Amino acid sequence: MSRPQPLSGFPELLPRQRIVEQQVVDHLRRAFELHGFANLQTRAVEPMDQLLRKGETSKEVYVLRRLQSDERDTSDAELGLHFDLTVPFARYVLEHAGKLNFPFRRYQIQPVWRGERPQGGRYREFWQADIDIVDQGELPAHYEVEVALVVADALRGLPLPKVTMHVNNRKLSQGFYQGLGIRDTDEALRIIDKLDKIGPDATAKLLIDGVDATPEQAEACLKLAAISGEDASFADEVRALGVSDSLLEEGLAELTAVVEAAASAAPGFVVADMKIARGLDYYTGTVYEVFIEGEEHLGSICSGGRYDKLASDGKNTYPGVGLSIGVSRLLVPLLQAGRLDATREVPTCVLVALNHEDDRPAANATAQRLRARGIPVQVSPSAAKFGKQIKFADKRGIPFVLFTNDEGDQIKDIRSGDQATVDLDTWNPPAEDLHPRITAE
RNA sequence: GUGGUCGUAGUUCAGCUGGUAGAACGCUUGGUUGUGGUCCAGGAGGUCGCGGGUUCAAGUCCCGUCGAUCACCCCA
Repeated sequence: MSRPQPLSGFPELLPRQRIVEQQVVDHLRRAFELHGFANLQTRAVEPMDQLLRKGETSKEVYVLRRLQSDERDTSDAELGLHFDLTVPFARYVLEHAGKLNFPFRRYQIQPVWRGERPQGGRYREFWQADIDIVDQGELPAHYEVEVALVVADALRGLPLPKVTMHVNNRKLSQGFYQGLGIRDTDEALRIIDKLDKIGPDATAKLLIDGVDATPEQAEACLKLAAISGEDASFADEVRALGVSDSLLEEGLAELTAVVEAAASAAPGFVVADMKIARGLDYYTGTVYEVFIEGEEHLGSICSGGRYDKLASDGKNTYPGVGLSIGVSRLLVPLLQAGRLDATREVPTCVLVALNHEDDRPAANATAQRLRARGIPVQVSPSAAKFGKQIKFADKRGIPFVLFTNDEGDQIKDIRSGDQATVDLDTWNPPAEDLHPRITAE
């Protein structure tokens, strides 16, 4: 009982890992803003009826309770921590609709909480980076293309393993099932979503038992789910299955648009994949899931879709489309495996060495001269032997140590050992050393 | 919530069929009288997750508990 133990599902990073996370988040933020998304923060808690509407009863919501609350005090009893950023956003849009301009696009990067059993890549507290575009009444389909491209843009340029976005359209699948004569297309979709896990035979059996499909219908559903492709030719394969339905045609057109746009804007990133279904039942059109190549067992590191009825006050509906990047799921496993790291564990670029404790005021002034030009500097903790002061910098990855002696101000690059007299008002570190950088494997 | 595995120094681990704890790395001191990284010599650091039981004796066996981890469920 001496040292506190970690809490499963609540990952905490070391400073050098946090540097990586921070830079990734900065990168995402810049990318979202380049596409015109405004930032938003919503409170951590939502009323339980907001969190649980749409029948999301299976969500493991953390409920808020005051420790000293008395049995009869129910004032906080109806609050829970949000488990994603989409539901709070829908609530926010309804609440502030009068002050927002539509179509409205926003990004949100915040922690969310789910009371599920944690394991690799699954946490009880984790960060999501979420983008959504909502409109009033009708949402043009081109936004379903746009959000995919924004995510492609945001993930590109990060030193990550190859990631691929798998896209489907619920209208396509459900239209197909409907055209086949299957009644409960929602349930059929949920069953198809399990295909990868339980295999085709078990899936067929579930379809026959669960939605009264005939063996032939189940077979057709599996054939559809098997179709995938990086270009519009997937649509021909679907049509070749011989099912005709207007909803199916709508879905085919929309999915084709996404795939074609992505193929030219971000080649190799998007693949049409008819077995993507998404368990969440509020999705109504395009659905997206992004996987890390070779790390598919982690599940999707970014997913979302179009939702037409999530935000509705009865009079007005605000259809939207959005994607959430699971920042923690994306980074924590890679950090723990050492596949991502930072060049140093502190922002400090230069350590000012001390000759004597009495020199501290002068050293502070020296440091301040460099800081004034944007160079992160700290002064040595003590006037220990120079070897120790260099070691202090080395252990933290600080690349430069500044000595002041008879020669003047000298900067030592402790990686190469090179030391040279410099002019403090003009000296600059190489651009790549000014701030810590992310290194991959 | 259900099931499997695991829990020994800061870290990674060893400890055979029970005989009151070890290595490597890290940390620290010195060799190196103010410029580190190599090398050498020393040093510190563990109520073996916690509680109970069996035994002359438990890190080792049994039970419980807590924690971690994997699979299921579900999802970012």
